[in-house]
Amino acid sequence: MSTSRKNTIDTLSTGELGFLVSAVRSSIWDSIEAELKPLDISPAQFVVFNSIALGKGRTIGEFCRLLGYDSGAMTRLLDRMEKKGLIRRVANPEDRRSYLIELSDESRAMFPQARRRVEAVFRRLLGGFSNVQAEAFKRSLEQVLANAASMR
Amino acid sequence: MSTSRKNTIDTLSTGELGFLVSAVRSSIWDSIEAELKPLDISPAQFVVFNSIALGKGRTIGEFCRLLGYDSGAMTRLLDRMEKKGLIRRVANPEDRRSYLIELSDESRAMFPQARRRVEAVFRRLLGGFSNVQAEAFKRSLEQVLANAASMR
DNA sequence: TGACAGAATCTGCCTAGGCAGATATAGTCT
DNA sequence: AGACTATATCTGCCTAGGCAGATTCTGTCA
Repeated sequence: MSTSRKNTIDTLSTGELGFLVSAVRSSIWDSIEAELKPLDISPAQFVVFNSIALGKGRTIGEFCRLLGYDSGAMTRLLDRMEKKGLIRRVANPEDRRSYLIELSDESRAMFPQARRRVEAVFRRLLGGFSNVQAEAFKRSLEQVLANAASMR
Repeated sequence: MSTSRKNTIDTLSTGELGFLVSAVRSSIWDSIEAELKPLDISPAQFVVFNSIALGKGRTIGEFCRLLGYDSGAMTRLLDRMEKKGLIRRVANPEDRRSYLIELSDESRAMFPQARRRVEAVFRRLLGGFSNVQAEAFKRSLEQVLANAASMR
């Protein structure tokens, strides 16, 4: 007993966890980018696109809060999407300071395809995971998030 | 049996995995940033600092490859560290195109403290993990990476 | 030696996001 | 209504990283 081999928590604590998580994040991002390239949609744009299409948020401020974006960044992200014709800003009758964000007819028609592509990417990224492993993975990620939140 | 509840793989595939991983990455980053603020070192700078101090890489190009950085970005990251006195560029006698990167005496003396702080952050982020859970978590991250690599 | 492909670093340019401040509108309280 | 605070969005400025091209040096091969 009592070998010199470090346990996994020690290993991950040297910075390996940060490295792994960063690498996973950019792998996910790159995979989605490649998959959506034919549709001319960036990963960031898809996240908003998805949110709008699913009715999760209607105004710019809501998307900022839901997606953890700065309001200036969101303004410009939507500018780019609007220029491409993916979305439009519509006056909000309930609050003249804000806009309601709507999909264009074309982008609404395109959404299912984009969505299927993204789901396919995640399924491939989760290849080899049993449902039990996926559940444990999800809980681990949530646990780290909760620990970080409690540090603040 | 056969309820309408989706399994975890389905849930994660809707984009939840990307969201979680991004959130975890920025939580880690923010925690390290806060912890190293008193030492005036950014998370990105620490990653290089750590690499140099542990002898993992000696030239700019090696750090680029090890850390997945663009060479222009690394040049400027090192510029900032050099301006702060953390590192210096020394002529490489074996290859006059490149520099050897060395820690200054002050930063070498400061390294253990920075390192301890970062390790403490990761230990807190992994609070509540058994070693077995940590091992499974690490393997899941590596599995996703491997899956992404095999898609290219 | 001379030509030349390849590598190491740096620089300029571009994109994207964060932050701070500006503007317009809402909501509240008197 | 008037004053005041809060909120929604936008704009300007800054930082940081990616990419492409320039420069300098290395290694190879004729």
